[in-house]
Amino acid sequence: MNKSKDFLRRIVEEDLKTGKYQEIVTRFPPEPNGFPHIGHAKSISINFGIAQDYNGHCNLRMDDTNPTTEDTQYVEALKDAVEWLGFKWEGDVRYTSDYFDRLYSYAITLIKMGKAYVDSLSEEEIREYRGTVTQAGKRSSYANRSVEENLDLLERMKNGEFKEGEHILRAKIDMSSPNMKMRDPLLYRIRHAQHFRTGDKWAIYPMYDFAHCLSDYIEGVTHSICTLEFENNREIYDWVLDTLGLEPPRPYQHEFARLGINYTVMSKRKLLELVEKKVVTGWDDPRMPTIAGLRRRGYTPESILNFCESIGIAKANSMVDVAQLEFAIRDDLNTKVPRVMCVMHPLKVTIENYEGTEEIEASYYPHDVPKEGSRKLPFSKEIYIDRADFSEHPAKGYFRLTPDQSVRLKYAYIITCKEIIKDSEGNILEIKATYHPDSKSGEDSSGIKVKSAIQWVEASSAKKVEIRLYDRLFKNEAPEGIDDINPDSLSVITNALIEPAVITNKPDERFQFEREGYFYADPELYTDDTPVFNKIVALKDSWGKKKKAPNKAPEAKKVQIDGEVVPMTAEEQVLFDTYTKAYKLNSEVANTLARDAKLSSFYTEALAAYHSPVSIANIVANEVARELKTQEIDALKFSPAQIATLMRLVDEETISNKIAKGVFEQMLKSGDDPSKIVESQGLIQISDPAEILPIIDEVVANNPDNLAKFKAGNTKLLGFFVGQVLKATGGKANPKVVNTLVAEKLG
RNA sequence: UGGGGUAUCGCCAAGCGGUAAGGCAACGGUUUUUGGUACCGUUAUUCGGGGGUUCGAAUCCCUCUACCCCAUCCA
Repeated sequence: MNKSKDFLRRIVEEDLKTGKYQEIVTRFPPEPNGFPHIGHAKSISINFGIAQDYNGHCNLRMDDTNPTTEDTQYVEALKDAVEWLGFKWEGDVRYTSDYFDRLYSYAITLIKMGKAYVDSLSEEEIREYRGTVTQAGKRSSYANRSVEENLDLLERMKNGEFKEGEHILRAKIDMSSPNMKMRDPLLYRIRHAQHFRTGDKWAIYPMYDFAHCLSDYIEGVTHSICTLEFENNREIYDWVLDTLGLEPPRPYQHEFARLGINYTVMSKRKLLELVEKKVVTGWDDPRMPTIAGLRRRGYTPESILNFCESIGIAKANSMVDVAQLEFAIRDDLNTKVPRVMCVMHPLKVTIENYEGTEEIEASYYPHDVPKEGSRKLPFSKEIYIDRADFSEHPAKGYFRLTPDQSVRLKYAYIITCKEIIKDSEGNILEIKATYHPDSKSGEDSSGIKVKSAIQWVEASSAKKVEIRLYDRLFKNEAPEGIDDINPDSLSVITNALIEPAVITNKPDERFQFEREGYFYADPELYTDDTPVFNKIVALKDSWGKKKKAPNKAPEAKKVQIDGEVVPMTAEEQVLFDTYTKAYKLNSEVANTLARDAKLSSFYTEALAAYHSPVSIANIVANEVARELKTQEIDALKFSPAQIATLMRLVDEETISNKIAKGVFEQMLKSGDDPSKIVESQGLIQISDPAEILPIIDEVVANNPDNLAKFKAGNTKLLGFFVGQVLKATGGKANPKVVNTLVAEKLG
């Protein structure tokens, strides 16, 4: 039961283990400028979930730094969503605007450090000066203003002495940074707007990159978890916190992939468009992927949380299949919800040989749901069944009522069709049937076998209900916008019939309508006089699926075209030639070495200490190359000469290649001499079969299952046995010898 | 185009040099008074492509390709 942890939890565990933090603090930091959707639910589930798992806590913070877009109605929606999902935030709801004073004083500190300045370029100029992704930007001449002038200007900006756009506070970082975000990012802009909390107290508002990291810090957040598009912002996040030299511990940012679900849209802009153009009835339209929509549709908090858990957390952009969400709600409701009978498309059935009335006891739950509860179903000679449950000319495999096939009315009797009443156009109006008195559910002695039991309602007692059937909002898997809307995403059935107990007893708000799906009494529209139910999700329907022709077009495998490789320079070519000709390196290794100045110089030095061109080339082009990717030669703890020594040990077969890699790992950290490591840890390899054989016997004896599999032809398992033997010897056994020995033993 | 990311089954996703987890979907079957549920089984000789290192590579190295993000005084 070793459930694998996601990468965030792994980071958290590591940080706890190393003592980086004593307690984990996360936060869910939405901007209150729209309704939360299921993507927010993922973020909520991650942030609150991690805090919960590691006995920390999670704050709810409104990132309210842009007064022109934000509003208190959204903070209510956000709070509501978190609570509905069942989480409790630590203390009060936080607001970035609570920190405006402190943020302002941090800005002053930055100015005093010479790390921030007031720029007075126009918006267009700022854009121009920023350069492009391929060209460096240039710094504004205002960057030379004195500390005093900057301080004065900022103060006056704050006091509202300037118009919007006249001045702006920027960090002084690097106008030629390859990361566009680092080209003197904007810290504060002038905004003469009413803030929904601070009113007109402020004329300047901090930007995200300045406010977010500091708000995290102020709250003592340890893990600042956000989505992938903020990866480029991480550098500023660190810059602000480091430059200010704040007292540790400080938070670190980690990014995960935002949630995408097919057949819907998730961006605030597109969602807003749906609402504004009245494609949907509002933010809580049951077809919307908003929390409010899902909730109104009938989704439970548990189902959404389960869904979030099931999709995992990773860094690959992905598009989750709606089927996975649908599974989550079915799975949740299956064990919770009463089963009742509702006839969507009523077809009258008159049971000619039945007289009088009776009440039939029926359990709300099937045998496999361990819940108690039942109701009485009225029964008489006039009932309704669903039109789909009768077929005059049935397709093959049809289990329901036909002129030749009897069917059971669930909980009640078996009926047989006697006559079909049609109108002049041939539409079926009514079925005349007979019932089998000795076939009553639970006391059936008729001996009649039927293929299915269908739902029904008694005519005089049934209640008329409105049913709203929802389908996916968009017809495309990856919709662009309103053009892709599914015109049939909503269909309303106004005269469905439901058994009376649902309305009069109200056993629940969510039901399974037998053989149809899960339904929810609409919290806005439902009244006892005009009941309205939303279809949450259909039951799985293997009959409906079977009827549809399978349409599968096999996809052609994509052909991959190789791009062109940059040619070598003259010097590189010379190196390459000596490597391949004089040293007899294979061209791939030679290529790697020749093209990288750091590697070739390292290689040359190592070679001077011990001339074994091929083996040294291999370790330099592989293992050493990995280290040199992230650091310079000078920063390395090991020397070329030590690498040479290491390879001498391998060449002389004192140690195996496998051990060499282990030794190398240690050299990385300690800088110790390889021969010293080998000696002190007794890593000299074991090549004597007499020593190895008993271990092989033991491993084979301990793994009878795998031995059987191997004998059955699973030759991959050879590697398994070799691995086990190596493990048993602490990696010291000579793998080549082990390989041949194991092969002999098993072969 | 410079930088930052990501590629494992139809869709998610584990895996971190030694037997390619799991879930959804799909497909068979058993049980069933829901064509539901539950249960059992099938579904990756292969990890974006190509090379290399290694006894052994999804995992390390090189290289190519595809996709996402960054040039809002949004977050």
